[in-house]
Amino acid sequence: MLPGTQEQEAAGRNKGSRAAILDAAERAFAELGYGGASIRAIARDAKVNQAMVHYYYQNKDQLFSAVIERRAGEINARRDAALDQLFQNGTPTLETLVEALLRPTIEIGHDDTRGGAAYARLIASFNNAADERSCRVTAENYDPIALRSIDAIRRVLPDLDRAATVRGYLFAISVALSVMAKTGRATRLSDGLLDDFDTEETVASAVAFACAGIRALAKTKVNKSP
Amino acid sequence: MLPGTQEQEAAGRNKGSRAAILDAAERAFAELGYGGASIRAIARDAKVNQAMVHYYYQNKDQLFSAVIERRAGEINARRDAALDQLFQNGTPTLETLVEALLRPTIEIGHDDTRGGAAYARLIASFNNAADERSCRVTAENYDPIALRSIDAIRRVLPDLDRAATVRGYLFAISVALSVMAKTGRATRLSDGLLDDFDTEETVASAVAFACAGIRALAKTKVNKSP
DNA sequence: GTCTATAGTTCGATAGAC
DNA sequence: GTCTATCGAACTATAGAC
Repeated sequence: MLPGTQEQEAAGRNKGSRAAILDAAERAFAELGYGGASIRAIARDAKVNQAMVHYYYQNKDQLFSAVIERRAGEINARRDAALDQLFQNGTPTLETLVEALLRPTIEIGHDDTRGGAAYARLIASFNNAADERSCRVTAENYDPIALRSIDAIRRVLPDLDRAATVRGYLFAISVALSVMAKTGRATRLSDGLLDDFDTEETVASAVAFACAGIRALAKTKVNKSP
Repeated sequence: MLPGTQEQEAAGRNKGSRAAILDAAERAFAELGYGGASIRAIARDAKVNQAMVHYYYQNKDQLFSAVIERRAGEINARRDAALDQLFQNGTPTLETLVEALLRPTIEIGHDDTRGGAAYARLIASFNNAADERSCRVTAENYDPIALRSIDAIRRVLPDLDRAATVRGYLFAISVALSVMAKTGRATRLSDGLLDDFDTEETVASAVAFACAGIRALAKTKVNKSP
């Protein structure tokens, strides 16, 4: 009976260790990449014995998946709730919808009190990665909410065909991810005029940019060449 | 006298080995990340002795830098030439300018005859990375052309203040990078309506999206909150 | 659940012959 | 420039005592 594949242990006695391992792994994967992170260093950082990491998460690959699943669950729950609420009172504007999709993503990345910044760096770097593990994890954790979001955009903008909506959604997400990982580049290139840590400005800019971009795709051919 | 820090050796006899190492390293870093790639495997793939990698590039970090510099030099040369030409005959449209900036990036990623696809995956994944090495390499290789591009956008759209232009440029680049690494996600989410490998469609979509987004930033406050 | 100990690999880097 | 040989360190994962 392996705890990693079962529901949480009854009393929740060692929830601290499990979570501490995930926190440390999140930081390590974000900072060093999958290959650069080591279970030894993660265990040391989490202040648990190295063997405990294998006891809870079996191996490095499953530990990585667990790190992603925890945060993706939270982001997707917030997005789902926002979508449900938005369409209760008729059809929202594109701006309202896109903000509902992007804000949870950006906010988690900017909320360092719960360690979200490390996850932000992590997801921002593996979103565009093409290796097998990154693609698998993205598909498993983010494809369902992506499809639901794409449907929602189509209901708001019926003129957009399905192909253009998918492109628009993927572009919007990549815009949001670019402000999620606070690399300091915006501040550097703007001589301090911009602030990577200003959540409200980054959300407003990303939403404005993405909405205009999505609308523009209606006028462009977005389809396979023959 | 270390060959890695000097100009190419006179006769160019072993240019094959040097380039083969870079090609193999590019593939390895793209596929496995910096930490996951190993010099041993790179040497094997390049069909050279492991010690030769150290002889030419000293260590893993400098090998990584060399991989980026080679491609960045090519992309930036094409972008520079395009910028020079564009402004020779007055002021271009925003669409022309943005296409000149994004097309070299996207095309190199789609041109697999010269191994550009591996570099595409590599740059797409480390662009948003916040670790020290990624930031250093990005700043060294891409900040100069970024500043020049930002100035060019401002000349085309004088209404845009500097902060908004920097945001717009960074968003546009992240849009381009999202279609550079062909992860197959667009095809999957669109049930085959979209094709990650269709260079002309991806360029047209990215340019249309980015131009509309940049223009929209003129109407939004893009500045640090007080 | 927690720990020690260790098997079995693989790694980056260098020394030194040719 | 090219190669062999190797050092020293780090790694994942497991076995087994408590």
